[in-house]
Amino acid sequence: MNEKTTETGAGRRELLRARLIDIAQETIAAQGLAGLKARDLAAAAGCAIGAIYTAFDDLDELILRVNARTLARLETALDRALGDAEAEQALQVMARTYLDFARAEEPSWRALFEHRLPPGAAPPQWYVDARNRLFNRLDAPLSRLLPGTGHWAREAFARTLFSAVHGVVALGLEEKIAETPPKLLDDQLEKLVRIIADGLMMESARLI
Amino acid sequence: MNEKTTETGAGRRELLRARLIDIAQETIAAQGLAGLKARDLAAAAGCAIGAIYTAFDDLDELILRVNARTLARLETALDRALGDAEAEQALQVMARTYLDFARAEEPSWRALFEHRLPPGAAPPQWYVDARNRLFNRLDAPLSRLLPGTGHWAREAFARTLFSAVHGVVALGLEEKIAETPPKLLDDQLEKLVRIIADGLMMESARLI
DNA sequence: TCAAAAAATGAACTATGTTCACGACCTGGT
DNA sequence: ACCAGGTCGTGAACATAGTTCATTTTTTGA
Repeated sequence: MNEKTTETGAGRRELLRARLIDIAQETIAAQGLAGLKARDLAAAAGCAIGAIYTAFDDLDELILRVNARTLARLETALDRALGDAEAEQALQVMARTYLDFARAEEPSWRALFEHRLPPGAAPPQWYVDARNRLFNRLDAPLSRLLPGTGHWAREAFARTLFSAVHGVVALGLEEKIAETPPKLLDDQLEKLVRIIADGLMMESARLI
Repeated sequence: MNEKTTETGAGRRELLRARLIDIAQETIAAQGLAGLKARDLAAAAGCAIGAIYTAFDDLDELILRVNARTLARLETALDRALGDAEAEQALQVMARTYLDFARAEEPSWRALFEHRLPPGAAPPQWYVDARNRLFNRLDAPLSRLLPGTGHWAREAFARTLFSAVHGVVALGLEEKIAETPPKLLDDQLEKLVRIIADGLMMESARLI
């Protein structure tokens, strides 16, 4: 009984789904979102084009699955980095980890932001949840830096902070001509976060 | 001599170019980058599909022309806002103007960042220049805020600052589910810039 | 006035996501 | 063991893109 090679039954469909996500993930990691083609995907998975559409509604859903995995890896990287970090260094560590992740997995990371749903389509709940989990990672460190701040305000500012760091990383890695030199980008991000941390301290001091 | 309606000679080609850019600009402003289709464009311009390719190398070139105009409008908005602003408010004014512009011309503004050249292709020099002009707008205000900073450092930080503001605006207007409430986004951007300005003051104070 | 050069034309080509009629296959009941 | 019914996979065909190119039309310059 070689149930390993010739799986049958309800698991068959799930197996195809997993295989397609795996291949799509590799393709996006290697060639970016634009490198993902339905026909190539089918060929690599050894199935017909139409089979993709029995496993997924469309390529968008498949891309969201790949993006969810990328988000999960990013979360893991942030958690690991934050695990062994001083509280006052948490912001620096997070920003730097984000930059490192973007560099290490640039095409996959880019796919998170390049991908657009067709106009009017709402992303599925499971994807929204994955995104929110990422923002929530920033909440704990921020609460140690900003005690006495309400949940609402902290959550909003966590998002703002993430957005600012993301902007610096995104435009810094954009290579429309000459990408920002790595060392310069490192320094600029570190400087920005330091300045923000200083500004936050002043903000707190004013309230005392 | 109705040279107005039936222009002939060397200007004819230039006329078609201008018409196509105008129509593409309107299309992108109304329906975003994804709404720009070669066939619709030709129909609206009253020419054959092939004529587009006698006026431009490809649609990418046309899009870059439209984007250059958007950059120019953004520059104008920044200049006007900075014209009547106190030096110490320059950063706030710029950030707010950028947010207002993005809101007022969201599809056009989005096209600036959504558009991707085919891999390996370098953007033409005239487009690079247009982009750099934008960053240079931030240099003058920054030099008043950070006297004694070298040209290099100021230019680099201007870019970083722009990137941070852009990140907050870009992710704030992203409406993958529920766009950030306008008032909240206003406040968050104002808060971030205030914190950065405070942090910059501390930075300066340390050096004295 | 006309021949050569330039531009415009639009059908055709390529590439891509998606659908669908058909056939193969699995499942459960007998 | 076998069959009926449903599910799944197939790949040709469809829809929609950008782009090309042989042909036709227009413009130019002598």
